[in-house]
Amino acid sequence: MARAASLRDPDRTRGALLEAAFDEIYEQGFRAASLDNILRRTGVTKGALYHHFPSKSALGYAVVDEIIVPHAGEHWERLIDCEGNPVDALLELIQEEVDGADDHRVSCGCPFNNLVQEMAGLDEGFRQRLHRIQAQWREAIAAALTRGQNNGQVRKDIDVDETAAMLVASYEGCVGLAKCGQSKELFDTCMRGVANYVRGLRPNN
Amino acid sequence: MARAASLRDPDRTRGALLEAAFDEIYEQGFRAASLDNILRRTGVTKGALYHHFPSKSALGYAVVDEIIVPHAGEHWERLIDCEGNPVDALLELIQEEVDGADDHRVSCGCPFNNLVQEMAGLDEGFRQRLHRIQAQWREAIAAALTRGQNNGQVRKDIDVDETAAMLVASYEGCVGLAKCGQSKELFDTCMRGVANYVRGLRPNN
DNA sequence: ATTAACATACATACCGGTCGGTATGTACTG
DNA sequence: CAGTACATACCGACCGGTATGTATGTTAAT
Repeated sequence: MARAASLRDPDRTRGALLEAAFDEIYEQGFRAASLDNILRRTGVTKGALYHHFPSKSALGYAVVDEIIVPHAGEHWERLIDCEGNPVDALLELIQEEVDGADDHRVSCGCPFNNLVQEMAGLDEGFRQRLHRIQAQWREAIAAALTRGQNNGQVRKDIDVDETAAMLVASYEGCVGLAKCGQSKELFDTCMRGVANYVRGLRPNN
Repeated sequence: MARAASLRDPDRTRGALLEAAFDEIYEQGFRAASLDNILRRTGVTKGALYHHFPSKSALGYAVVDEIIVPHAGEHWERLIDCEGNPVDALLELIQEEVDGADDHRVSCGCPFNNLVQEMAGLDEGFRQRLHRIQAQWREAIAAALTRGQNNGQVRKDIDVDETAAMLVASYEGCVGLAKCGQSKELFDTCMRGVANYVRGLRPNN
């Protein structure tokens, strides 16, 4: 039961730390993220932080587990639940990403992908968590495509796993291009390319 | 004129610093790259380093200008010079990347893309240099595709800029997926997806 | 003999993490 | 109900280590 804020509210403190840590990591990367900055953002002290998390790594892992994973899950769960044409569902998802991308997003990129690029080669704890997210994305897309193939909504000559991997890669790549160009327009152009690729998954055509 | 090593060989010293800096930055990222490590790798002293480069940033910029740019240029220059079918040229380029990818590459990713992800949102000096590389890639591909359209080797209903952006994004994304999964197999699968996308650029079909 | 090319020692700042201590809430007990 | 005992939550100074960058001395080449 979530109580209102009292002088002592450990859940709230912990939650505030997670959110501030997410922001700091998003903007600075994990290794450059400063615990002092996170404390400054929250008004929490170092003692409190180390009461809730045994180390900086543990804080980072918790950010992945409790913020990034649930957020990523929202997307692929919708893709799984969707009962309509998976091509349409993918196009909708793409359109939402385009519409939802603001300057901050263009400048900072994808929180998930940022962590992958920075930490996957260096830290197994991060790598395994992030790999799981990525795999679930691919599996959700592949499953949707397979369903589409069985329903005659998707070309039967494509390899669904290959296509799913390609789609995830393209999306992350688009975010990267946009970050490099600091350009929403470039992001839109690139995402139009992805959308056309998705449209090409329809049969006959 | 490259002289043999004498006791004093500033060009050689400078070159060694650049190469070691590239390796260190490739493996650790720019901000986590340690000057002391670079000095250890080369046997050069701090005074010598700061004789050749006024700051860590300047060293990083020089790595981009003098190592990454020329290396990137090799690829797109070949794409421009190529007089055959641009689709075939792209497929060749893709195959070479697949063949040339070893464990170290899978683990560390693409040096260019790593820098983009880390620095593009934080440092204009890096961002502009990297954006220039990326733009030249896209321009080279777009030009090749336009030529292909005029020669009837490429579908006329595609937007070449959009497709070029999509291709660069997909490639960088593939490297990212592979890094996240620490899996050459995933890289190959993903790149097969890119190759099939490229094959889809051929007319009629 | 100048000056470029180094070497060495140091300055300064920030990092993650620790530690002794305090304040607050809770549960048991007489 | 009062009082004690304990656990949880939190505080903030401090530590060792490492980072970039600097100041100054020394050596080799033209």
